[in-house]
Amino acid sequence: MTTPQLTKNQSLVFDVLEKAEGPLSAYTILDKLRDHGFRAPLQVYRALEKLLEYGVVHRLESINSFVACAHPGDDCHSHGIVAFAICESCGQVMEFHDHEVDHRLMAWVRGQKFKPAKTTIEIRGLCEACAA
Amino acid sequence: MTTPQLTKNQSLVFDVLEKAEGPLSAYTILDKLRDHGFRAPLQVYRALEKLLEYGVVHRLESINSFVACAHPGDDCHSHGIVAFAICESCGQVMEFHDHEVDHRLMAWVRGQKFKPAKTTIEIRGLCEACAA
DNA sequence: CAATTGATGTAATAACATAACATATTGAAT
DNA sequence: ATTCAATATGTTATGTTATTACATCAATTG
Repeated sequence: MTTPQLTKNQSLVFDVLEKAEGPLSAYTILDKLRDHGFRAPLQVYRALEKLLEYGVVHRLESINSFVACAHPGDDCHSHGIVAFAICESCGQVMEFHDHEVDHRLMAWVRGQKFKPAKTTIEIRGLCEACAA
Repeated sequence: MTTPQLTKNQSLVFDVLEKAEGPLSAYTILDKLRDHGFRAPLQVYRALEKLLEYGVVHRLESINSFVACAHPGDDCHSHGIVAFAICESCGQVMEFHDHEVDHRLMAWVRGQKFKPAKTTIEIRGLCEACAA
């Protein structure tokens, strides 16, 4: 999918995520956008919904947060499954794509006649700096 | 880890999960246990915390729910990473263990000098029956 | 210009999770 | 058996995350 022109709210939310050091919760985004006229969670959630659809933002299910995709200009949907390593201390997130992992997971679900829609791989732990 | 004798509340919560067709939210469990004296969410969350620790229950991060481990009598912690296929229509959950997937994910994080603590792999989609 | 579509604004509420504090139970050491 | 510590439990309140419902606005198009 090619990313269409972002609307005002979508741009505001995306900019906040891009400038952030790590993932942010929807309510943290809301707070950062109060000066720009945001008043309600839905303004954030609606923008996020589109940004997720366009593949420029990821949702981290295990920490209820959102992060800008690490591949600027790229369409993340074309990379297959994305795995995330999330530092529980500093919040830093690393992205990873591995075709063999994709392949094995998809081979398994195919064997089960299961139709996959969305796959989440999230590894929580400590990054190099925080583990030291 | 060997599973110790469960306490009263832990047993009640575990029994509810075992008898359930699929994953349940903490509040659904609470409702099912009101007749047994449960009044507050914390009673459920505290029992779940222990059951997760013992490896007899899994938390499904992407749907904020909990499910009894599919390997009765077994200690799930010894199987390495568990992958789940979750049917978004009927709620049915399948468990899967694959050493190659583990290995590749762990090789990657090791290369990043990242210290993994807990890994989540969840595939949402439609099971065979629901996809038909 | 009406009609449709997509975006936005606002209030209320639902759903998920934890903090703080009190009490009770259990089990080991004396 | 009694004391002590550790664990489990009960209760209230609150914090956090997400959605429903409804109204309005703006751009596009027939």
